[in-house]
Amino acid sequence: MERILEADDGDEPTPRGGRIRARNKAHIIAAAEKVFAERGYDGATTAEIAEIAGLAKSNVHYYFGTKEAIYREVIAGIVDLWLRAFGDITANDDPAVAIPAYIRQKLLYSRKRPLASRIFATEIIRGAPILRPFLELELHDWVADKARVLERWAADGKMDPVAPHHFFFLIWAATQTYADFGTQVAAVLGRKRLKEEDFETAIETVTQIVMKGCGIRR
Amino acid sequence: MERILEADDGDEPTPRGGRIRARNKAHIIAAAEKVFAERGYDGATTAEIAEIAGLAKSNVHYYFGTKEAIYREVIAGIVDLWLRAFGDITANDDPAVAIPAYIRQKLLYSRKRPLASRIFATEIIRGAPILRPFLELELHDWVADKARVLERWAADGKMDPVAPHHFFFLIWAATQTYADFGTQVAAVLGRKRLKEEDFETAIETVTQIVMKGCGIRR
DNA sequence: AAAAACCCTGACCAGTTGGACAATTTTTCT
DNA sequence: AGAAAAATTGTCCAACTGGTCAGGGTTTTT
Repeated sequence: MERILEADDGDEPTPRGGRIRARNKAHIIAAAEKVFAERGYDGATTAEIAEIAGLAKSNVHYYFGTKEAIYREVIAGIVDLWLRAFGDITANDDPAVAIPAYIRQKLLYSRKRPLASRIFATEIIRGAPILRPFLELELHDWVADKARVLERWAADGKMDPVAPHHFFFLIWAATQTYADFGTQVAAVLGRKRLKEEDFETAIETVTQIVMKGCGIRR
Repeated sequence: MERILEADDGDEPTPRGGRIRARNKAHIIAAAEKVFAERGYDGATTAEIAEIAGLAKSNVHYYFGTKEAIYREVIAGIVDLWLRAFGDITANDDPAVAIPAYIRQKLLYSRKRPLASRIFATEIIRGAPILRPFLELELHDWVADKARVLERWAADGKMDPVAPHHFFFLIWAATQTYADFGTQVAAVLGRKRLKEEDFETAIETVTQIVMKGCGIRR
């Protein structure tokens, strides 16, 4: 993973230490996440990132050589989160427990980290120039693995047979939409911002439809 | 609708005629759709739009004063399509017919007009600077109306009671994902591009889960 | 045919952006 | 303390971008 996404290590021959370094890099990444999410890759400027991070623009370039390097690190962080944030799903699990848990986690992630979700979305809409390897390797294999789990569950009569890949596409879409399309969801609901209860209703509705729709007895 | 989205008519005091004008504007819009979808609003350049349209950059500015004017017209076209492309849903319809038809139309739209879908998506992720009025007025009312239809169906025992807004969020998300996240879907399926059959499977899966999940007897 | 309306483009420009760099200050290490 | 390493910043710049404009060409109308 790291090998694929991390900016070429050549950038940083000796991993310099330093409290300051860690703190500033973190500020820059946090600021960049905000700016990239709001303005997109091309719309983001290093000047704005610097300003939000509370640093001079030149200082940002001291830590990250290029704008793309910042972007790559933001993306790497998002992928990292993605890979570790969601509990695993195995054939031994009971789908009546594992699937609702997965949906809930995904939706709470949309609530807690909407910026990350949006950056992920725009990256893929752009044609995934940076994320392509991740999609074709890690994610592809992850889904292939889970597909086997779903088939097992279906064979054991624990759920209906469902095209497993598309099952995940539906869950991802239905949960991420609350981050990526938060503006639209809020406007349609007649709210300024989404509330806690909106997410609760979302969790209930998505869970209900998916569970019953796949014949998983709760 | 037009009133809200169309670029201010002041741009074009006398709607000039001309075969050439119509043809060139169409070329520009088509080119712009491609460029905006691939590069986002900020990433798009009028130079690239001109090149793809086969015109000189200055000529593009002759027809559209500003880049934003081009963008607005692209967006207006998308909204227009959105409003007229999908058959209506009324309380008199049978959900067993109307819902699958709606899902199918939405998914075929993702297949036929992925660029439009992606521009719509990035516009909303950006915070919908242009589309906000549409979301808060037309779309809000449209959903409010359909919410009443779903409640009617539920009262008549034709389907389970489901939070109607979230029902639509799920369908929109699950269908648009095949356009917006086409790259991801293809990568996970191990394909280069999505095939006809992928869309067929998607239609089946989404329809199956939604219908059964909402207790609509087919 | 000639005027009027419309179409086209090269040259140009002012503003912005990512990034380089040398000089200086601050922190860390010995 | 003093040297070495790391951090910081103002200044500068080349490349690019959206947009203007004057002049010339083409089509349509009368």
